Amino acid sequence: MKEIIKEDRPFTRIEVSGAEGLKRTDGDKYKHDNAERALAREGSDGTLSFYANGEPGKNWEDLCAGPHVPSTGKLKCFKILSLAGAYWHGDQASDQLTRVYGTCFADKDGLETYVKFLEEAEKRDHRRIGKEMDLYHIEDHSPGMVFWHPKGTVMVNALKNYIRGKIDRRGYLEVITPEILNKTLWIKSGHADKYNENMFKTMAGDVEMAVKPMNCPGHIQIFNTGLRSWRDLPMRLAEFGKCHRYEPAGTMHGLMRVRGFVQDDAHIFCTEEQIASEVADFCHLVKEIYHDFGFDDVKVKFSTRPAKRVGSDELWDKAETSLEDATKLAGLAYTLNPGEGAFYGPKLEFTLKDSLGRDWQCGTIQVDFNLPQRLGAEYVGKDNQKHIPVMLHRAAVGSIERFLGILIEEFMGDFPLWLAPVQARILPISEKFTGYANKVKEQLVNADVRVEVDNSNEKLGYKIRQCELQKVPYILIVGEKEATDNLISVRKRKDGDMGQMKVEDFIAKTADDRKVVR
RNA sequence: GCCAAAGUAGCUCAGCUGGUAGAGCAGCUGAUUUGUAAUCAGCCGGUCGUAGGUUCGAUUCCUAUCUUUGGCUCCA
Repeated sequence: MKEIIKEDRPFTRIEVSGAEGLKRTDGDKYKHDNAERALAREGSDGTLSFYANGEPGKNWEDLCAGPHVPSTGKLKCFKILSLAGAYWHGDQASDQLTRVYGTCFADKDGLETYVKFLEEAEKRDHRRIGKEMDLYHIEDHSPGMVFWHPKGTVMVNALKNYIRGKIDRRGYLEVITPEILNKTLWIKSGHADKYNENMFKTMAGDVEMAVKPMNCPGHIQIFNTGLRSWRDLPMRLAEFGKCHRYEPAGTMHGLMRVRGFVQDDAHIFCTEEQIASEVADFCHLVKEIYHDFGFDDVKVKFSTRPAKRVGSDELWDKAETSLEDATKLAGLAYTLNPGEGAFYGPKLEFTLKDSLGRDWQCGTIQVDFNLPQRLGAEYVGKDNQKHIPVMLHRAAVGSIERFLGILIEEFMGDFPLWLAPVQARILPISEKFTGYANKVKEQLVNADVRVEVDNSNEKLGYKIRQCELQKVPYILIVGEKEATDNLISVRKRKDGDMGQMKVEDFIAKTADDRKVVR
């Protein structure tokens, strides 16, 4: 490549008729295929273009729509990034070729900036930070499933409690349902038919069971335990439900794509008239939650009926129409995603953009006229007749695992105080002050501050360095002066020394930032 | 699932063409008793992913398998 760049060869465009172009690509099945695709494409004028890398007929030429830079000399700043297999035109049934990934910039600065960006992304990698901060691990005994360590568990619980705070005041009722259910239920729901290869199976004696991939059938079972009236609707059953899905090997990625995960799930049983307002309310909830974490760039996709589905076309028409009406009520702009809906209903998908500009699909709401019917959900209406409720499946952050992965990368481990696994660490100047340090700790623990004491036989500078590397938000230093006057010296991460204060003052000062439910 | 690469101490990595392994950090012990981003010394630590095979001998070569990484496909 360097030689060709040095020669500064011009790129020359050659335009030929379709027939001649096809002839030129003879002998190369991929080029020939591409030429045929180009001719078949909408807007094709029946000609094909080729570019010669230098002199036509002498140097390398290739089928390409263009445009190109004028000559090879313009391409000085390039870098080969990686090597990977890729399917021909993204089709799994087709051949697989080796693709070389590279990038090219107009100047050296541009390339350097980009390479720095890649390094920055690597520093944020939640798998790396998760290990450094001792949050979780994944091991060979259970690929794609997370072992949450004590510090990670603190974060999981903080996130759950935050979400509880959000949904409690919106009338959701939290439930807990079994993780393993008899296969007969999955046959009735349609999962055994449409979703079979993605479910973990297990036996209870000689009875076939399946580990739940979704929480919906379980919630319908709760709904079905009583005779429901129209007055009970909308009934919003929420669950931090642990689901398992047998994802193909090779698709797993840290916390972002796993086989076992907890959804912030809920199912809203309602009447057709209530769909629009319930969907609209959920849309507000999603935006509010994302906003709390600083994600304000949210995109919405509207996914319609897939090929593999249950239910009649009439029900799908009704479901898609009512979801569309709901987006109007919510004033929601969306892009259409045809054929990508769930097998039981159309859905809205909420995608947020992180600080590196990457998109993450988290929230979803789905309108379902099918499962309640299949699993026999009913309520008595104002007309004293039995009706089948509509079910709205919804999750705001989606999977707790994935959302925490996103947050780890977004904050680079530097979490808001309420989410931080350790909120403060007490550093005694020397072993002489461990007694006082423990006394301070007790006071803080009683005030629900997550705090530890560093009793190691190290100098203060070393201990502070450890705190900074582990992103501990507050450092509380205690020595001679503090022990005598019953004080602590507070150092805030990033901000530095905040001076001495009473423990009670520290508790009061941080109370607001420590509040989980907001 | 597909293509490619990788798997060595808790972590990050080294180990030439086959002769059973090293470093830094972490951990432990001792000295030091420390005032806002690394005090010094010593010690411990590995079935070289797993299972077969070739060989007098395998971390090294071969086969299978599991897992991970980068992509592809998929993600109800």
